[in-house]
Amino acid sequence: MSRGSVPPVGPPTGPPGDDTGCTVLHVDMDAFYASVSLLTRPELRGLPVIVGGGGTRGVVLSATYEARVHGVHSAMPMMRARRMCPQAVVVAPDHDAYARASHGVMEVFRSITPLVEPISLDEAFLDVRGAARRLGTPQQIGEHIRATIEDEQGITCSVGVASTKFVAKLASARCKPDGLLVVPADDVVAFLHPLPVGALWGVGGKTEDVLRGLGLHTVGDIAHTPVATLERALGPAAGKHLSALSWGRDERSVVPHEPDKSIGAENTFGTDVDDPAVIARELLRLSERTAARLRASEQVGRTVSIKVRFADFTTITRAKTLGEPTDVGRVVYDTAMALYEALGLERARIRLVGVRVEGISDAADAPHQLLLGEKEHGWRDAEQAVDRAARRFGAGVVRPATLVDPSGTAGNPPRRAQ
DNA sequence: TCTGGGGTCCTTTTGCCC
DNA sequence: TCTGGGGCAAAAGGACCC
Repeated sequence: MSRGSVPPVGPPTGPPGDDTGCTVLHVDMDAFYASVSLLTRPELRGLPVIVGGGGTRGVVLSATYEARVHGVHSAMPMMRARRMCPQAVVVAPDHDAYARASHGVMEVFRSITPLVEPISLDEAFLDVRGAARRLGTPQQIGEHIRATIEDEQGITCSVGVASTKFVAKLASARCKPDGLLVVPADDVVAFLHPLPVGALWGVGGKTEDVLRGLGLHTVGDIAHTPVATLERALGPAAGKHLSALSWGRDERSVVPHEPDKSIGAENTFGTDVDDPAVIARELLRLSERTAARLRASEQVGRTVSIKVRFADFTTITRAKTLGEPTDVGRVVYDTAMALYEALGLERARIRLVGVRVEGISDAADAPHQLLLGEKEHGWRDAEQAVDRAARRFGAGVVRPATLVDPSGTAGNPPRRAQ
């Protein structure tokens, strides 16, 4: 834990190690997917375990710390991970279990404060400003959360406590696994400046290269570089942003739920595909899935976009904005198909296709000028009937005929109705 | 070493209207 | 009528995050 020897700028001054004004918590589960998977496989505790897709083209979703010491990390291609750590046990992901565990931890957060901003299944920001009277200092609240989650969910987490989101996030990363770190307001600059530039949120591999080209290696280096230089190298938005972050300035507040901006689905084929019929069938499946999710969330979208990734990994997108927003799978599919056909690809080898709907709004306040007898109306009714059947009998019981595979072998990946 | 799937945000280009 | 340019929205690409 870091300690602040100088009183903070704000109101009441506390003792050293002071969390006064540090009302933002970032809570991050340790090796979440792996930890949850171990709950049902306790015999694997203490062993290197990798969670990842079974296919030939998967990546590592998560790995236990025993596997990480061998260099395995998430997003690494499975093939490579297995080579690095052949003794590791590979387990398939169990998304239902992750969703349940996630729900459990989010409930713990919401019992502390309504100001919870989930970032993903396994991490969230909390603004605990209003919880002090009831639950104590931010640090005490953090320890309470850690104990509760370990107790109720059987997994550990790390908590960063700071005055801004971004410093809280770096703090939780710094004390991982199973730790808690307070960065007092007065210590922020000293905490940040020795860190490598890649630690900053928004600095990935490419930006790191650019910064290295400028001779900038640490956050302190960025802080002492004129904003104009950063803007020239990285663009105005990123330049200003990084400069602010390097001094610990981060105005973003904790916001409970941001509405979705887009909803989509994509699939990487087990092996590259050049058969237009297979592509079309996949676009249909992805369109149906996307539209079903729109309907389930009572939303509609105005723009349909497709993504095509070729065998050499180059990727293109094409988009079309509709006259009025939709949640109808058939409309999404027809648009996606038209976009695909307009590419004029002649048996190109394709690795991935995706469908996405953007410009999302609530179905309730969408302009809805369905005329009687309009073709779309029929599709919408049919799809809503399918939704009802799916709710009663399970997803996949009713599907377009072209997606029903009599042999159970075609399709990519094969999915059986039943 | 051969790269998932879900997203967000930013930048640049393009087409349109006035 | 031609041209320039501002303003805008859509499209396309790319970087990044978990």
